[in-house]
Amino acid sequence: MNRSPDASRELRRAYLFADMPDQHLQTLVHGMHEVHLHPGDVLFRHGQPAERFFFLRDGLVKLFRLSPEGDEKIIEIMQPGQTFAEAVMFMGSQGRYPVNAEAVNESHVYTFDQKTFLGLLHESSDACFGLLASMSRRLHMLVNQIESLTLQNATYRLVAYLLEQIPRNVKTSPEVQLTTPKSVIAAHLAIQPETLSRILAKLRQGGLIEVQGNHITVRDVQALRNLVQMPPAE
Amino acid sequence: MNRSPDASRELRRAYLFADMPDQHLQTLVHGMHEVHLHPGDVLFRHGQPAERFFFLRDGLVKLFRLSPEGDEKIIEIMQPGQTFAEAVMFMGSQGRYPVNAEAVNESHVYTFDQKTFLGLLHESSDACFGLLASMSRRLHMLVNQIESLTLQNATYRLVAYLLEQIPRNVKTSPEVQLTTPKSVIAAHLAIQPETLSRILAKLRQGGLIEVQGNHITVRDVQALRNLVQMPPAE
DNA sequence: ACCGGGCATTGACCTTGGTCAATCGGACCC
DNA sequence: GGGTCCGATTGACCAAGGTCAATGCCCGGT
Repeated sequence: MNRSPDASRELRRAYLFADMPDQHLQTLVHGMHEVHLHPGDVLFRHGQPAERFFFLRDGLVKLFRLSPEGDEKIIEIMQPGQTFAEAVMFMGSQGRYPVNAEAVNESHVYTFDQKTFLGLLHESSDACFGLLASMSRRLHMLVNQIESLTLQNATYRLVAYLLEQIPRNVKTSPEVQLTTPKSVIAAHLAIQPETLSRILAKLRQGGLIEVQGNHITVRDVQALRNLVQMPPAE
Repeated sequence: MNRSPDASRELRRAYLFADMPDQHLQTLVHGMHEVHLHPGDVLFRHGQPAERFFFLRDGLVKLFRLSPEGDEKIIEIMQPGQTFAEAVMFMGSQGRYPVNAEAVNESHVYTFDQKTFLGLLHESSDACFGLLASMSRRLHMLVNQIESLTLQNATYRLVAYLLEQIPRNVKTSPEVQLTTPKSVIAAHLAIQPETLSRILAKLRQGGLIEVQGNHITVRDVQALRNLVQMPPAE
C-alpha cells in the first residue's frame, strides 16, 4: 500500500485521470494499492471477475489471449503512465476480464477498486468524459490493429511497429532500443519469432536497418516509410 | 426527416438509449433525421470529420476498412436496433470516422447531431453510463475478433459465425438464412469468397451442413461445436 | 573458466489460404 | 425465350508464413 503525496501527480499522466477534479483523485489515491510484479507474474486472468483496474507506474505489462494450444496473442503492451481494465466495469452485471495480464519486466502498478470509481463517475461528468475518451482511444487502436492484421502482411506490421518506436528523437539518426524480448514483439504482431527473425534479416540485407541484439539502427527511414505506404512495390 | 411519436420506442432497443431519461430522449428525437439508403449507398467514409452518429432502424450496414489495393475488411455488420459511430465523439479535438459505412441492403437510419448528444451527456450520468456500456461491449467484441483473427483459422471463424446465427430457435432443426451475400460474410471473416466456398463445400462433404443458396441447414450442430472447441481434432 | 538455460537465428519443409481463370447458375430485362 | 450480369463455385497453381529441428549466442551462476 502506498499513498505518497505525489502519487496523484503520477496519475495525471493517464488520460483517464488527467482532467479529474482534484478531490476525486484524492479519494481514489486514498483507496489505491501498490503491487510489485516480477517478470512473469500474473496480474489477472481471462475470465476472472473484474473488481479492480490498474495504472502502470513503471515496468511493462502485456495483455493477451491464449489459444487452446497455448499460442499467445498480445492485444496490448501497456506502457508506464497508462491505465487498463477500466473499461470492464461496464460489461453487464458481472464484468470479467477479457484478457490475461502479466508483467514482462519488473513492474509497479497501482490498483483501484471499481466500485469507488463508479461512485465518482456518477458525481463527476469530467471523470466520465475522461473515461469515455480513453475508451474511445482504445477502440480506435483496436480497429487499427484489426486492419493491419487482416489487410497487411507481416513485414508491414513489423515495419509499422519499428516506425512507431521512433517518435521523439525525430531528427537524430533513428535508433530503436527494443524494450521487450523479440518473442514478445512477435506475439504482439501475431507472427512467430522465427518469422520476425527472418524479416529483420531481410531488412538488414536490404540495408534498411542494422541489428545488434535489442538495439536497432534505422539506416533508411524513408525506405521504411515507403514500404508501409506503397505495399505492392517490392 | 421523421419525428413519429413512437420513434423513441424504437430507439429504446439500443443499449445506448435504453436507460436514458425520457426527456433527454425526446430532445434527441426532435433533432434527428431519417436517411433512406439503397444497397451500396455510402453513409460516411474513413477519415471524414465525424459530426453525426447513427441508429439503424432496418436494413443492414457494414463498417469496413479498405487496404490500398482495395481489399475490404468488414469490422462490423450493423443490425437493426444498433447504434454506431457514437464513440468517435471523444476522439480528441476533431473526431474523424475510423471506418467506412455503407448500406448492404435497403436501409433506414436515424442520424443524430453529436453536439446535442454531448450536451445531454453532461447533464445525465445515466446517459453517460449507457454510452460507456455500449462502448465497453464494442471493445470486448473487437478483442474477441482479434483473437479469432490471430489465434484461429478460417474454418474456425466460419463455423463460429454459423453457430452465432442460430441463437433463438435453439430446439428446432437449426436453419440459417444468410442475411447478406456470401462475399460480405467473407469480408467480415477476413477470407476470400473462394475460400468461403471451399470451406462450405468441405463441411457439406463431411455431412455437417447442407447448402442451398443463402439457406444453410445444419445437420450436426454438435460436430460443429466440437470443431470450434477442440481445434487440432480434424 | 566452465557450464547450463533461454532466447534468437537459420534451414528445410509443409500447410493454409490467396490468386487467377474458367464455368456455372439464377435474376432480371427486354 | 434468349441474353446479360453478377455472385458463387471449382480447379490449378503459388506464396507467405508456420512448424520442426539444429545451432548459435549471451548471460548468469558456481
